[in-house]
Amino acid sequence: MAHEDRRLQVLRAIVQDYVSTNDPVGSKALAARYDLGVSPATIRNDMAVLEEEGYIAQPHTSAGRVPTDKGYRFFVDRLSQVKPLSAAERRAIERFLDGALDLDDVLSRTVRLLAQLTRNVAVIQYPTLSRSAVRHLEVVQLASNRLLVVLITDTGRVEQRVVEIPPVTDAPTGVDPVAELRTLLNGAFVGVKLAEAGLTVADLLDTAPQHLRGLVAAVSATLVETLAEPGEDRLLVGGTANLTRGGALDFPGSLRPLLEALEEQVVVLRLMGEVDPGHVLVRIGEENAHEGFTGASVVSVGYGSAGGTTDLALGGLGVVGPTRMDYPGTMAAVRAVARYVGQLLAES
Amino acid sequence: MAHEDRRLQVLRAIVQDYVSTNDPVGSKALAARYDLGVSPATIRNDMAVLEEEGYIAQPHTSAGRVPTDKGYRFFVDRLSQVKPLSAAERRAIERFLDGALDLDDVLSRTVRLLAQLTRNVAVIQYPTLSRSAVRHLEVVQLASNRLLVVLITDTGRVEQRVVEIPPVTDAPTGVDPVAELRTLLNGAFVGVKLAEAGLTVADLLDTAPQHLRGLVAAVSATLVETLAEPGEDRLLVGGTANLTRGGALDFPGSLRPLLEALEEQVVVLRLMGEVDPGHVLVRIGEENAHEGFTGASVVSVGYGSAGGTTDLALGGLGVVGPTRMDYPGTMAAVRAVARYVGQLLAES
DNA sequence: CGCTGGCACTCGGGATCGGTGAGTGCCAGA
DNA sequence: TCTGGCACTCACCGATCCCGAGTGCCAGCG
Repeated sequence: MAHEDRRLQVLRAIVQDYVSTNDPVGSKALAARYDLGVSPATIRNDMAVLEEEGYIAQPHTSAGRVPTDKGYRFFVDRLSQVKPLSAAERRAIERFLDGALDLDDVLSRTVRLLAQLTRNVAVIQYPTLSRSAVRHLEVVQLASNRLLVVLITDTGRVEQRVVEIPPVTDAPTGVDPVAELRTLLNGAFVGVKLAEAGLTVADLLDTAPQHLRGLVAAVSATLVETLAEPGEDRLLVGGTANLTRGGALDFPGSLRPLLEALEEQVVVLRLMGEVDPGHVLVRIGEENAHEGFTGASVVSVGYGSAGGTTDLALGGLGVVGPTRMDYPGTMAAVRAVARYVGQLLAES
Repeated sequence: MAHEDRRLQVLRAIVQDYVSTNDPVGSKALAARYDLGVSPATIRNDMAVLEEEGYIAQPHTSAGRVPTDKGYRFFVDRLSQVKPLSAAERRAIERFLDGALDLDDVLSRTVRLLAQLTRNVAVIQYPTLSRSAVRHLEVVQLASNRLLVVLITDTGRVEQRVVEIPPVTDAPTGVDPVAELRTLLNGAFVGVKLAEAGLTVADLLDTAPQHLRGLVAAVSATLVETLAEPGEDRLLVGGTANLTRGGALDFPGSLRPLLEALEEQVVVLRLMGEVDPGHVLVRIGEENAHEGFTGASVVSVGYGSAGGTTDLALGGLGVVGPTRMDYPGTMAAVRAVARYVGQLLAES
């Protein structure tokens, strides 16, 4: 019915106005700025209903209305239309990301780019090891009983570990067991998804020449450990200075808990949640269920399947900002950047 | 003379009191808390002289005195005695840093540790490439015209680059030119300080077998480029949440410029200045000569020469905080952590 | 000669207090 | 069902006042 419909127009207008002005918005201002075709009095009635239903609230009696988390949620789900990126923005993305040298570089540029585009804090997760494949395994002998093992994935991520090895006793003379090991490992692992590395390890332990089994066992053990490490999901954060935009207005308590959470990688990883490529996830205020994230929203998406198919993501990236944020714009930026990063990683 | 001497006691007391209470300190409070053996009236006279000389200032007429940058400088240079770390702190350092897996891990733990010990922002620079030596060079063929070159230094730093190579035409049949290249490069470079890599490159270009020269040239060029990159000095920052301690009291303007500077790696690198191992450098307020660092001090030191000799540092680490900071404690923490990190990197 | 207690003075910060105006809810009429 | 009108409510702002910490100066004392 037309009645209900207008009420939603009003809600949308409130969100838009509040996001852009950061002032509680009153009925008169709404009537003046948004062509709703009715008088302030009518709008007041609608607002009363919206407040009743929990979509907006008054900071105090004689002030205008402010969207609640529920209001933003409704706006994001039902009222916002996708806002395409401007040509300038598209160009910025390309200019910023092209010419990156290696993975670290790609990720740190991405984070800076996203922070700049959205004027908020940006966050990106390193490509998950277990969903990457082995590009190369390198073995360097540090001492008679210590090897340095370097794992390079197809996404360009590099991990290194020092491995204690048992002495090699029964090696055929004249060959370097480390060189043998290197060849063996690369033969077995290159191209293998790390999630399936367990199988390969088992295979290898059976088929490896007797005198190398000790080495293979030691190296494999470290490899599997590395994959299992809970902290292996590293994170890059940028644009924290943007938290101070709008003075202390946006984050009422203080920036403290937010800054702390951003340094506590685990927290952020949990907040980004299960990210799918192509599907932008928005968590608003209390939905984040983390003290200190009251007043903050997280917009995240997975990157890494160039096709935008339903593959699992290599990792997530996203933006953290005040609930009072430009959702359509942020979502568009996040989506576009993720797509571009996915391409970059796929082709490198 | 005893006169002059007491005045310095007063200055010291003012600094200590102000650092611990964050309130401008008055003559009465000083007399009560510090056993100076004279009455408030006398202290007032001394304070008048100190103010005259520019060591302290009054925020406004009817308030106590606050140290100026010059006052802090004098305190650091002449009045503070070294404060040894507590046993608990020593233990914390060991507990925190032992068990680090690789270089990234060492650095990120260090930064967290230092932030926690000093309750301020901590900063650490990756070991400078040019002062490291080559531990291993790895070459992987990605495509017929593209190689992945991985450089591993003795400090555990790993850099990778993709190199476009010319086609190899006149290779002897039956051998893999990439394997040859790998052996050649490692033979030539392992153990060489990267600062001297230029010489080795020149040598190699002369002595390498004809059919490999194209490859060697391409790889060497990339190597030299990597070293020359101005941005190669990466930086890790932690503990930014500590900036919000003491509300907005410490950093009058806002956190904004500071947070921005901390993300702008170049700025911080410049602020840390030329770091020597074993010699803690303190820059106070305006001495940093960077807008936004008014009210901030930087305490930095080089790490990486285990012996504490006059060798060049591998990199710098330090702390950024309000000028109103516990200098003796911070300097002790910075020095101790740097020494420990130096050891860790040397033995790995 | 340097230290001390006393004293008048200054001035920032907090508390108090109307006035103002934006914004609301309600109601009667079109 | 919308609209204009009207009484009411408060947050905010500025003015005013008071209080007390802190100062500078001075005369006296050991």
